[in-house]
Amino acid sequence: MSQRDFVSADEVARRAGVSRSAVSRAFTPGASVSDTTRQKVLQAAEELGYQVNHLARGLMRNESGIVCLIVSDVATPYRSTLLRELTLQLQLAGKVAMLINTDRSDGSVNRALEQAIRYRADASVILSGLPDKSITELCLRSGQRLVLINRDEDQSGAFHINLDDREAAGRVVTAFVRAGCSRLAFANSEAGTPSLMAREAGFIAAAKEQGLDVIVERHGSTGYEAGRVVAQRLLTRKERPDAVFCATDLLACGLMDAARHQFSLSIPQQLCIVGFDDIEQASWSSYRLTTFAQPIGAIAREAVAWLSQGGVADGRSLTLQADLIWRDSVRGG
Amino acid sequence: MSQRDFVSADEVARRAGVSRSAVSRAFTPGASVSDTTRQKVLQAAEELGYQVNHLARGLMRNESGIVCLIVSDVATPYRSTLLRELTLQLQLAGKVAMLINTDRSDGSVNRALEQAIRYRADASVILSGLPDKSITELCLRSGQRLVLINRDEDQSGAFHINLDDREAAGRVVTAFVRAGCSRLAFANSEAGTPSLMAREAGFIAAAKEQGLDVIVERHGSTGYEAGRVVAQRLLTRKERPDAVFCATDLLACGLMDAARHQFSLSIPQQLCIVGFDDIEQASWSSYRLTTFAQPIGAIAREAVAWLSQGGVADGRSLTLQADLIWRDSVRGG
DNA sequence: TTGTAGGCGTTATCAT
DNA sequence: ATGATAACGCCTACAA
Repeated sequence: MSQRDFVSADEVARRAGVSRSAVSRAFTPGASVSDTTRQKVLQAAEELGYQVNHLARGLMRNESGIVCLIVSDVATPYRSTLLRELTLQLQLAGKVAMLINTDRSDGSVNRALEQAIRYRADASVILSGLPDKSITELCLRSGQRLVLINRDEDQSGAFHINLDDREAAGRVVTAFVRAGCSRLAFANSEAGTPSLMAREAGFIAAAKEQGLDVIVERHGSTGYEAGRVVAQRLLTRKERPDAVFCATDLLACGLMDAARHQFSLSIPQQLCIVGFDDIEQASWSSYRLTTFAQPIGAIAREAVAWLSQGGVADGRSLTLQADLIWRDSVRGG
Repeated sequence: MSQRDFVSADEVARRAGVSRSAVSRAFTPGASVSDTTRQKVLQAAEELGYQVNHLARGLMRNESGIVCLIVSDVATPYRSTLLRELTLQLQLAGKVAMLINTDRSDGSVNRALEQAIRYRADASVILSGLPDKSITELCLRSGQRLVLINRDEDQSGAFHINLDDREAAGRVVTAFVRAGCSRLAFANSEAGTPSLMAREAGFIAAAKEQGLDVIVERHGSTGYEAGRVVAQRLLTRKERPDAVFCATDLLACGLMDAARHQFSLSIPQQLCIVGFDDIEQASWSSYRLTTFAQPIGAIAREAVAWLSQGGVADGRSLTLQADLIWRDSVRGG
C-alpha cells in the first residue's frame, strides 16, 4: 500500500491551539462550543484540509451512515432509475450508499448482506434476489435495518415495499377487452420473481373472470432479447394473440420490435401491447408504449424515511399502486 | 437509533476458548495460526454470526477497502453499464463500491470527494464532472488514488482513462463521404465536457480536410429529448443535412425517431446517422444504429487494476480506441 | 504458535 | 465552555 496520511483531529487541535475534544465538538451539530473556538477550529481544519474520519466516528457512535444497496442488473433502465432515486434520497438524509452488485452466481445476496454487516451498515436495501432467512435474521438481530423492494413478503422485522401487481394486471384485462381483444397472452421471463409471477397470476385470474383464456409464454431473463423470442413463439401460432401483456417494458419493446419488423404487424391495430415499469424508452416515439409507471420516487422516499428514522422500528409492509400510462400501443385509450 | 449489537471478536474468542488475537489471526490470510485453533475460531464465528468489523479494521490497517464512484446521470444507459462493470471488477478485487450521486447542483463533485475522504476511501473514480484542483490535490496528498474516466487531462498524479475521440470522429467523416454524403452536421449537447467537445472538434477538423463544412447544433443535456430538438433545428433548414454524427447514442435515437416519424425520412437512404457509446438500445431493431462501442470492460479493468495495485502509484494516462460498430444507419457499411 | 499490551482516530463522560 | 480520560473493535509488535 502506498503511504496514506490523512490529517487527524490532533493536528487540527494543535494548529488551532485547542484540545481534540474541542475539534470533535466543532464538528458535532448541537455540541456546546463557543463561537470563537469553533471558528478557530474550522479555520485550522480548512487550512489543513481536515475531514472527520467516519470510520472512527462510526466505531464510536455505533452508526456508520452507510446504507447498502443490493442489486443485480444495475444496467437495466428500471433498476438504474431506482438506484438514482435511492442514492439521491439517501444523500439528502445524510447517509451514503454502498453498492453491491449481485450479478454473479446464486447465494450472492447472502454474501452481499455479510458485506453489509462487515461495514456495519445502518441498513440494507434489497432490490434483487432473496436472501436466506438465517442471514436476514442475523442482520435484524444485529440492529441492521432491512428494506425489501418488490420482494417476497416472508421476512418479518423488515420493511416491505410492494406494488399491487394483481390489481394492475386486472386493469390490463379490462383495457384489452374494451379494445375488442379476445386472444390474450402474457409474456414473462423465467426469472419467476414474486412480482413478475403476481402480474402473471393476476392477469390470468382477471381474464378468467371475463371467460377468457391466456396463453403464457416465458423465456430467459427480463430483457429485450427475451421479448423477441417470446414474440417468435407467440406470433407463429395458428391462433395468433391480438393482445399481449408483458411483465416488463423491456420485454414489451423486444416483442413490439419483432411484431413490427419481423411479422409486419401494426400496433395497436393488429396487436395490442401493455408493458410494466414505464422505463424511459417506453415513451420514445418508436414505442409509445402503454404501461404502468412504478412510483419510483415514492418508493425511494418511503424506503429512506423508514430506514433513517430513529428509535426502534418494527417490520412493516407498504403497498403502492402503479399508474397506468396510456399511450398508443392499445386501441381506444 | 435503535439498539445495535453486532457480535465482536471478543465474544468469538470466549466461545472458542482462545484469545482475541487468535480470532484476528484466523481472519487474516497468511497469519500464523495452527489449523486446530483456526477451526475452533471459525466454528465459533459461524455459530455466533460473527463478521469482521471493517470500520475498525480499516482504522488499523489504514486501508478501508472502499472505493468511491462519483457519478451523475446514473440512470443513463452508458453510465449504468459502466457502473455495473466497475462494481463487478471492484468486488473481484476485494474492494467495495461507495456510490455518490452528483446530480444536484454544481460543486457537488467537490463535496463527493470530501465524502470519499471522510470514509477514508482507498480511491475515487470520477465518471462525471470535474473537481477543483485544490480538492484533488488534497486527495492525492492524503494517499487516496484518483481515476478520471473520460475527463480532462489536467490532474497530475491521477490516472486518466480516455478514448481517442478525435480519431473516432475522423473515421465518421470517412464513412459519410464513402456513403456519398456531403452536407454534414454534428449534434451535440450543451454540456461541453471534454470528450464531447473532442468528438465535435475532431469531426469538424476531419471534414475540413475533405473540404466539407459542418453544421453544429447543440442543445440541452445529452439525452433523447435533446436529440429531438436538434433534429427539429437541423431538418427544417433549406439545406437539409444528409449525414449527422451525434455525440451520443441517446441523442442519435432522439434524432432518428424525429427524422422518421416527424419528417418521414428514410434512414439511411435520405439521412445517415452515427452515434457514440453503443448503448443497448442502439442494437434494437428500431434503430440498428451505426456507432462506436466504448471498451467498457477494458476501462473498468484498467481502472481497478491501477487503483488496487500496491506500492506507490504515479499518475498515468491511458488512451483506448473505440470500436466502430457497423449497423444500418449509414449507407454502404 | 500463542497471549499480552498498546495504538488507530473518534466520541462520550467526567471533571474543571 | 473546555480539557483529560476511557472506551469503540480491531491489528500488530513483542514476549512467552
